[in-house]
Amino acid sequence: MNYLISDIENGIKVSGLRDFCPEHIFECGQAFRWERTEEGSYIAVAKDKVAEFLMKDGELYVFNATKEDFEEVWHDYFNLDTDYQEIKDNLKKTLAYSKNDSLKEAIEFGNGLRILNQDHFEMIISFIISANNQIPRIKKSVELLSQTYGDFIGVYKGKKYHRFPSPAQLAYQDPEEVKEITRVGFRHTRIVEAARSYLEENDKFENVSLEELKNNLIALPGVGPKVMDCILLFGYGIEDTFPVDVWVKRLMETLYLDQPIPNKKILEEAGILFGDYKGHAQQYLFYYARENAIGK
DNA sequence: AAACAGGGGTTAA
DNA sequence: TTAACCCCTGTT
Repeated sequence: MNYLISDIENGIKVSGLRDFCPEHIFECGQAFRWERTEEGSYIAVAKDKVAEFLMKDGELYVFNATKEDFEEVWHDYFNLDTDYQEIKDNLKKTLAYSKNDSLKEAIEFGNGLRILNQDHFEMIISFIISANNQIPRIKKSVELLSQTYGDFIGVYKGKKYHRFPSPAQLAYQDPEEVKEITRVGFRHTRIVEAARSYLEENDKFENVSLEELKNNLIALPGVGPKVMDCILLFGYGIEDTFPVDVWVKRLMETLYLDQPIPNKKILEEAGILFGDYKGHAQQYLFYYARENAIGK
């Protein structure tokens, strides 16, 4: 995507962005290291950077960031080389799109939503924490984990920020201590063991075929089908995957199948309905269904 | 004020 | 297939 960066006080202004809405990007359930401010901007952490994002009059204001930060970190984080016009055009050709207006409405509702390109290890640990859990609590645990074990980044607006812990920073912690500090509950041994596996058997998780990656991810403690699909979609950029949580199950039953269906069958149906871009369809629909309490 | 219900994937039985 | 895992929030 072509855009123009100009300097402003304490940051930059990015002009010419298309399909970019911070609210939809952060609130849609794919990321945990962000907070909404009173002004409706979003402060987010990625790698060793903290920045504040505000969309105003079609331009993106990024505070606490330089042009170099944007080009080196945020461009990739937001997947700015991905053309969402093309993705939306492809979704319009699907069976689901012609079946009823739900996908059309979901895309309009979530317009400007982008699937992020987040760190592999951070996604593995974050989505293990997400199991049987809720977003505010997941965010709290991820924050405590970072504060306690991650490298200090700096202070922004009076708050201290830390990187997400590295595999080595997590792998040899006492699980009981992790539990006490981070409020992850019964997931404490899972995250420490997963960190150790990722560290000691790193070649199982990087530069391997998709088939092998899936086998190795699902073998990690705390990683089942849903968590694996989230890691693949939000970390590894696999668009052809379809995480089924309670909301997706409900919306599939309510909007497309008209009856209760086991999860395994939902995956088959999703392939038929949404084709190769099912990850994007899932994200638009999940956000739309959750914000509008569809199926509840 | 204290008790209780609701929410939510994976795992071991 | 089903119960247990844990913590936070909101309601009674």
